[in-house]
Amino acid sequence: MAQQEARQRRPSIHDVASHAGVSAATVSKVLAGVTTVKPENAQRVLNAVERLAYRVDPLASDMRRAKRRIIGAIMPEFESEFFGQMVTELEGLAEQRGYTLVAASSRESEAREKEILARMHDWRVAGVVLAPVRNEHGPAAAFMKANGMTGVLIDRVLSDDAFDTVSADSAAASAEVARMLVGKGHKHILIIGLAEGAATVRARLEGFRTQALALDPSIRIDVITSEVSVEPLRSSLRDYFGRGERPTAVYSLLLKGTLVALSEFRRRGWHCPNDISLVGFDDAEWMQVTWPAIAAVVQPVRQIASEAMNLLFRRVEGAVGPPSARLEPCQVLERESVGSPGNGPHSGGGDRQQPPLS
Amino acid sequence: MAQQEARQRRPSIHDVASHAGVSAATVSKVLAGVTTVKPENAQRVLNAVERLAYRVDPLASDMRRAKRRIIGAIMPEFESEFFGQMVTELEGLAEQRGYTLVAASSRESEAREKEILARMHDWRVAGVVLAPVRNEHGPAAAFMKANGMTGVLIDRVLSDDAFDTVSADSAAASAEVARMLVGKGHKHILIIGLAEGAATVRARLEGFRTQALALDPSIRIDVITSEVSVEPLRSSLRDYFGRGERPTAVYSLLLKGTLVALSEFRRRGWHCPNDISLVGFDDAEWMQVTWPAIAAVVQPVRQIASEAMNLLFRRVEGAVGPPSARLEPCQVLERESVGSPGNGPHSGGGDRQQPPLS
DNA sequence: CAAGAACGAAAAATCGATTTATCGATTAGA
DNA sequence: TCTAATCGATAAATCGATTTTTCGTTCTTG
Repeated sequence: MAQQEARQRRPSIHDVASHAGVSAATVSKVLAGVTTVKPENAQRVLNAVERLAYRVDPLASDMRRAKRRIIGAIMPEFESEFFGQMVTELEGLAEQRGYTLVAASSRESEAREKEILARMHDWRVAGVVLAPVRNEHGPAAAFMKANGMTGVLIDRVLSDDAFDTVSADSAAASAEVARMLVGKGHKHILIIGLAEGAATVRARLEGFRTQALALDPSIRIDVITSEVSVEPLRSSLRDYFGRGERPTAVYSLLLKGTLVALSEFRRRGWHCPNDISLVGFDDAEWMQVTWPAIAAVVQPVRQIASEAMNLLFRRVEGAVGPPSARLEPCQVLERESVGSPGNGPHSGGGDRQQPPLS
Repeated sequence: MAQQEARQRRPSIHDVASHAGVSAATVSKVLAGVTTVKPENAQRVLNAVERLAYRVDPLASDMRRAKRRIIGAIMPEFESEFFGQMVTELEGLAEQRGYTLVAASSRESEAREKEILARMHDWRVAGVVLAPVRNEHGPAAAFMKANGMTGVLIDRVLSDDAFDTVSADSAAASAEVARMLVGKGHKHILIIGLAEGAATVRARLEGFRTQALALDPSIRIDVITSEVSVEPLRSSLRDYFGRGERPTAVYSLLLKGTLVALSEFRRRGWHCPNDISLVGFDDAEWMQVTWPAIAAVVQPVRQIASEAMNLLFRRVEGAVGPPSARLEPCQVLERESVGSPGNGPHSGGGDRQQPPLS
């Protein structure tokens, strides 16, 4: 009976101590690598650890520290490749340093974002990687500030007066997209986006506009945005085309917009790039297998994750000084969805007529 | 100075106790909803909690329980829509019950899977939702068994002698795909898949084969699988078509296979459904905006997640009895990528010729 | 050779809660 | 009126580690 219980209960540090014939404090020191332990005793501890298959309980171990070896990660969603990769990267990086990553999805809600943050504060996490729903001025960042939490803001941020920030260099990437499209002769371009309140989306917009106008002041740039959800954007786009607007290229500032644009093209029977060109911010695996392959801006997920974790741990270890605002360079992939305007007839003839062998 | 420290340090249960003029035990009882506390004292505790903005430290709170209010979730990856949604659902479900979900990615490695599990065991999680890399017979499930952990296996599993399992009804869905394809007159069908060792992939294969042969014994079914990674599958497929094989439809048993098939079609200039039909297991958002839209089997993510959590918490609360093996029904979406064989010419004419307005 | 420094390890305090044992006061019963 | 039962609350033990304090020994050193 007692045997069974003993088999169920995991060995504690005291079990190791008594097996090794030393005190719990000594065991703790050996495991922590403190050198003031006699080699002989250290060996006995190690043997006991081995024999009992003892492992430190991270929960109990964290009890006595102010900063626990837990890192919180808050993403707007888990469903997209971008944030999925981001969590994977962050998890690996935290693990490397002996920390546990607790990831949570704010589901695109600022209210939920703040609740999650409060819960992470309850856990007394050592630090937080926050990808805010909107931008760095939301209630979540305010909460972190008010409670003296250490953290890094990523993705939908530009800079902050309290936290380090890391994001893709949206403006530079958008300028490159502008060079690409203007270079191919486009003179009427539509930009679609969501949540213009997000600083990064605005940066993407301005980065494009500035570069495009610099290259060709006569260029016409239309902008359609929707503040909240995808559906208004969809109907705005439908209306826009419905009243006869015919831009020769569309630049979507985010993935959902790319999907909306594609489905609208479908509805109208338009093909890329003959009828219209398309470039989207954010790449996805499927974009290179569809026909045509969709041109996209690739965000440097690994660099963002790694830089964010570096900055975070620097702060966790007590670094002071003004917050830094990092921008990581993107890569623009020019694929088949981009062509020159008027290259193909606006009606008739499928994309089939181009040699597809790649 | 002391003031500042006090402002930094979060209030503990003792701070609340002294503010309310009662003992810590009483505070604990009030917060736990024990009724043997005088209403007057309960009110004073509640007031103190309010004034100090006190919140229970979940870490300390969990110290004294054998099963902590933490649920572990292990997924093969976070990058796909399926597992992204799964984690989101599981997180919400755990949260509803006052538990914290700690998710980890095994990155399609059984070794890593076991390591993660060992770490979760260190945390003494109350339960684990494991989506194994291969199947229910891997080292991870064995570890759980050996250490008496409670858990539920999902997705790439059929049934187990120790744990409850929940997965999509792959066989039934595949049979429905078979009915669809055979019903449209296909007599030569190629099935592509990965990791045939995974029980579910085999179930998908057999579910399809059985139904297809029952409907038309003369049907020809070719199968191409690759044990490990995607690349061998890609080259096998290339060889297969290269030596002149011309099935009229392809059924991919998993998402990665669908992508491989599409890119191979691209390379050869084939269009769906005129040149070849395509159906894939696993749906994705992009599949309805591409041209053609890709027919797919939709897995019931929410039902799987919810059923898994129900079963898990039943076990956490001590339920005994033989493990159950649940299969949740899928939905088959017939989209444009599926047509009748010979419907369009095998060479010439794009999919453009079909009215796309949907 | 005695006082002090250095060393190694054990004892005890600590982290922040929960739970059990204990205790005093009030009420009930004989 | 005295003992027993009940009620409410406190003190103390507990969870499993870490860290500080204390305490013998041994080694220096004047």
